[in-house]
Amino acid sequence: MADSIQKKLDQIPVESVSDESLTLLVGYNIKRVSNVIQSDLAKTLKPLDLRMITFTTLVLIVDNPGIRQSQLAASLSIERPNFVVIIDELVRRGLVTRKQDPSDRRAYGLYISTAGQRLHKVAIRAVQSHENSLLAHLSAQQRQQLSTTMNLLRQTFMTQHSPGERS
Amino acid sequence: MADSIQKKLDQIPVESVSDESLTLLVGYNIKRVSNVIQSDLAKTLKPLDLRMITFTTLVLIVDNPGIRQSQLAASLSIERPNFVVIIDELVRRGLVTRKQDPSDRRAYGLYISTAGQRLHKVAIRAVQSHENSLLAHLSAQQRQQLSTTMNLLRQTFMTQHSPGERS
DNA sequence: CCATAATAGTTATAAACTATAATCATTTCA
DNA sequence: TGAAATGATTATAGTTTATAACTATTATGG
Repeated sequence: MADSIQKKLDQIPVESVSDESLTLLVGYNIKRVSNVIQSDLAKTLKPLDLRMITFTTLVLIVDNPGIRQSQLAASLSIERPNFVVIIDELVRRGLVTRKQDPSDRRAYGLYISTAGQRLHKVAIRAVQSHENSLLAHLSAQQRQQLSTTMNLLRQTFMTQHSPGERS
Repeated sequence: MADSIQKKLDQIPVESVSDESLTLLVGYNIKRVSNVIQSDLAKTLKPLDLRMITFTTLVLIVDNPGIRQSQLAASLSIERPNFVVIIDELVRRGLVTRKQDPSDRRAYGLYISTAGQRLHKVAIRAVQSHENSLLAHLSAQQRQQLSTTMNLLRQTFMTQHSPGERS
């Protein structure tokens, strides 16, 4: 019986790749799953001319009107310099406005525009329906577990290596 | 009582950013968690002069001696052209050897060297101990669930959007 | 009060990662 | 045998991420 299994394995010369060693690593699995999701999500957002970063930026501006660029950049774990061009784009497209803070003339508060609100609404719906189809193969319990575990991990990590989660 | 809570909230003007909307999105959570893990893993591998991609390449070559570049690239979801320089590096460092396949002179089989085996051993240990400390805050059951769910998602995705999981 | 440090936003730039087209040699197959 | 397909490569461009340095403004401690 173990023989027949070995026989089968031998019949597959190098055709199928054994990646069990990597499958055992949670970090690797999460990365692969994350990549697939991001790629899929990107396709969902593309018709709206949004990327992950512009989408999440819109969401946080809607939920935090008047927020400053640096706060937003920190929340999204993106370097401030790289975030400038993101905001530039959203402002240029009339989705977001920069208003100078009267109490601190260095800073700008970010606000959503009417067009931005419309796009936000559509995008949220698209992403949510995307998530549903993505997790269609999971039971309600599994989804709950996944969500809980991810949030727990994030909480744990955030308190440890707060800034600069990339590199 | 609700008053005192509101009072506290009011004392934090724009200091704390509300990102509940994003926290509700599993895709976003996974991405954030994945980013933290990759960044942390990178730090673990850096002393060995390995990156995630060179580490995973080493592992798969050890587990699949004689594997071809194109198979390996497909397994790791990296474009073949981008993979050439990875293998170049590993060969240059004496960790991996390319042997021409006698049955197909276009192809090379990839093999680990003695130095490669040594590094592989050390790296596997480092990554595993990294994973343990990473998941220290999860119960055994939670770890099991996490692993199971990730594998399930990966299985599901792979059969759907097999190639080109990025973009 | 003023010099110094710190902060918000920005510019410039480089490194790393990812994607695509095209080429060469070789193999497969009608 | 000729055309199509495959393995590896080169060249190249786009995207993302990181870092240093600058301007303007605000905060702080002597």
